[in-house]
Amino acid sequence: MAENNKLERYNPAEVEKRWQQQWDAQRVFDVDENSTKPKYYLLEMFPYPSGRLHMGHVRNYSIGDTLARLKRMRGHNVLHPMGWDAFGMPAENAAIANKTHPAKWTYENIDYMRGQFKKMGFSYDWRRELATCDVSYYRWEQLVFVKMWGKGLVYRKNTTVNWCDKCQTVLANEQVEDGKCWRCDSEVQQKQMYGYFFRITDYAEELLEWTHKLEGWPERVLTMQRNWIGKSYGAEIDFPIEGRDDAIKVFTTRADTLFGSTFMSLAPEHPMAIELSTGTAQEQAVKDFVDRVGRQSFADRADEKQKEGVFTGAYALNPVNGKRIPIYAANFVLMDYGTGAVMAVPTHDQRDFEFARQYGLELVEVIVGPDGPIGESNMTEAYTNYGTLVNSGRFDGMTSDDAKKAIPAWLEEQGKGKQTINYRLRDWGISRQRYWGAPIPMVHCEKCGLSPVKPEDLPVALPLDAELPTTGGSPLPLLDEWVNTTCPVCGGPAKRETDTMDTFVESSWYYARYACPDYDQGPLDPERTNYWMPVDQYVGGIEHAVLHLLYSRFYTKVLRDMGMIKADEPFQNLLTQGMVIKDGAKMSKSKGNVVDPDEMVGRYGADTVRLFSLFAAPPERDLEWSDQGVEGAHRFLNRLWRLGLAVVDSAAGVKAYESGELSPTLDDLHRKTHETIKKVTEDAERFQFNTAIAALMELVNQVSLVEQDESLAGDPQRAAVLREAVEATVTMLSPMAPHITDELWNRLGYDGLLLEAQWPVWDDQALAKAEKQVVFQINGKVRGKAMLPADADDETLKQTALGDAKVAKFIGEKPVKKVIVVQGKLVNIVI
RNA sequence: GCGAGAGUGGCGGAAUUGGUAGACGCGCUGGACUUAGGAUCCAGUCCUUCGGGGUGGGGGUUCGAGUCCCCCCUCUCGCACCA
Repeated sequence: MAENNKLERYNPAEVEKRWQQQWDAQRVFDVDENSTKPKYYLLEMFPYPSGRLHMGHVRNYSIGDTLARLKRMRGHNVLHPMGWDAFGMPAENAAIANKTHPAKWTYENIDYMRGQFKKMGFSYDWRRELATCDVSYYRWEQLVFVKMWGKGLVYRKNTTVNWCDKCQTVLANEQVEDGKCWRCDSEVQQKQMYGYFFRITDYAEELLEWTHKLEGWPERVLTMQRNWIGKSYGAEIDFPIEGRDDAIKVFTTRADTLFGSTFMSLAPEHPMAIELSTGTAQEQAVKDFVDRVGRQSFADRADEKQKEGVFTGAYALNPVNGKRIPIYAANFVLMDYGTGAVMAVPTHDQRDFEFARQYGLELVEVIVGPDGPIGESNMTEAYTNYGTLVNSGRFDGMTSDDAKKAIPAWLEEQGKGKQTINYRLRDWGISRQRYWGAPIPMVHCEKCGLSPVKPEDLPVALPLDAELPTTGGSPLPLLDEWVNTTCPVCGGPAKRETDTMDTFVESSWYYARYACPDYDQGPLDPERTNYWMPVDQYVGGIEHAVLHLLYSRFYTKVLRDMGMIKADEPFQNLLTQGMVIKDGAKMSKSKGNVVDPDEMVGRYGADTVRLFSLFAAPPERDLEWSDQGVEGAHRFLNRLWRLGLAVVDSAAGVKAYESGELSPTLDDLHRKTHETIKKVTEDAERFQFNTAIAALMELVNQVSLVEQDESLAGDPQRAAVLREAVEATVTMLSPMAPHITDELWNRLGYDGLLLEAQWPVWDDQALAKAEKQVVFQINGKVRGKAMLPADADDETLKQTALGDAKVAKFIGEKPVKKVIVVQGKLVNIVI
């Protein structure tokens, strides 16, 4: 339709601001538990308040917000909260660099980012906002810590830990990636230190079991967690040490090869390595070796392809045949796994084979495959397959499978070993030698030792008047006034623990606290928590597959076992969204390919940015940022705006189409409207926002054609059908682009907000077509098409196909062998 | 090495149970309107010798394969001396 009078231009800045104020004023995002609707808890991983949002955040939260709004429109009582993962290193670094305080820096960032969230139009219940650095939050974490101490779920030990020198702190195993610090990427070293540990290994079995029940999680994440937990079935076997009363315990998954064990290998950190060599000629050699290997970083040691070791001077006795075997310390044995000692079977383990060849150690073949014995001297590599036992005394002739049970059972009768299960998972080291974290509520007393702070004396508030040393360390040990306290047991002088907790502890339970952020009687208000938990849909990055997502699962189970929560698992369904990339690489300052959300929102408005980030790729996949693609999304909204206003104009006072005869063009649009409702509804349920948006674009394209069709000028149903189409479009687009749609909805004559409107329902009758296109194939290739009545029977379809001119041309003189008819779709003629 | 996932136009990506490959968008080409347009609207846009041929390569199942099966190649991610 010609634009005779100037239509008002789409001005996102003005429209978006106005509607954000409306939503705020009407408090439409507030929710409580008093609802008859089914509850739905939608949560996105909360951000670290780094300063400003990046595109990855925008994508994550746009996906989440679309789901939250959609679920609400579809009749759920939706909890959708936001908060801040506010403790952590960057605040300390920034504070030193800017000569400010981490608290000031953090809270200023929070204020700025909250503003950015509001400008995006995200539907958060801001009454529930929390920041983990608030005492009102971490005080409850300290209480849980003290209770965990009471239950033996926390302990302190002196052990080898991962140390990041740049961050000046210890890291958990999960926080070391490829031998490097997960935050700053610098090489991680091994260091002997005291630290607190959460006994996550107590829950290894349950954590593993539930990975088979979390049907709403991506298989990828579950597999990663299973591998991380690393359950393996095997045996623990005691090897007595020659000339001593004690024994060295080994773990093996191949007890069937026990008779072939001709030496033993210890991890360099194994306490026996030094002890056994003391006083022997090997003493100095072992010390040198342990010292040298021990100083190598994780990564360096893993890179070491060369098997290397040193004889300790001592011998062990193979418990099954009394064979005297030398004990070595070896660089490839991990103290972390099993018992730190390995029964070496060079014939059937490749590492042991290489080691044996290097040091001239004995080989005894005890497993024979279908091709018969290889012969020790012929072996060029270890035979690691299962087979039949030989040279194994009473077990000769047994299969590996049977022997793996029979040998440990036999050992157990004699008290020399047993079948066992080993996990790769280690306890979670939560001590951080940092300032900006929740203080660990423990006290050191010279008389009484280590005691937890009494619950009634909590919280142990982090002193905020600290000045950060420029060296990068924690100021806490220097704060005498804070450190000096009294012993909770004897009342005498004592010192506070100066380690703080890993920030992953805070993020391990924030989701539950959102149910009751104001509760002051304990960590969680049982009633509200159990109403909302578990989270129905969690949305976040894959990078937390074994960090946050494993810790949270553990912590939920701990809280459950303390009676604080009923849920077994925190997150029912998990959506892991892909990264935002530009020019083929993840956006980063160093690559110079960063797109700033503020700038984009300033230029195009939040609706455009949201729409593009949903349209450009399905959620789980990486999204390639494209400035031209953003333009495209913006064009679409402009188009919708113009058509919307045109319909507002021409269909004022007209109701959306309900019934009555329609001319063919209008009937097509009416049908398209209902097809689109069906498609968008189904796609959105499956999180396929990209195709949902594509469907809406198609509908808008068709509206545009009808709107311009002058032959319909006098059609009495024109306005009603156009209104129906535009209303459906606006309603269904509103979860993705909430501002422009509320504005158009309002101009279409509705007072309320789309968030509170009814999601459209498609009419199956409207979908029915009188005629359907049927495809004619010959040998599977399309040779013709025709419009036929939708209810035409198979025989009619067949005859029409055979009668088709093009089809006849292709058949020619050849005999028709077979005809396949698919109702209402195609006819395939085989010749 | 082990495990998981993915290979479709110039690009991002569609194709829900095997049934018209390339929806939608970007880009590009042409046109309309216009003083002008990087606004808007319309048309076209996989290749083609016009017979056909096309979803990383090769084989198979089927009336019919992007989709199912087997082999191979490439890429991404995770784990990586786990005894």
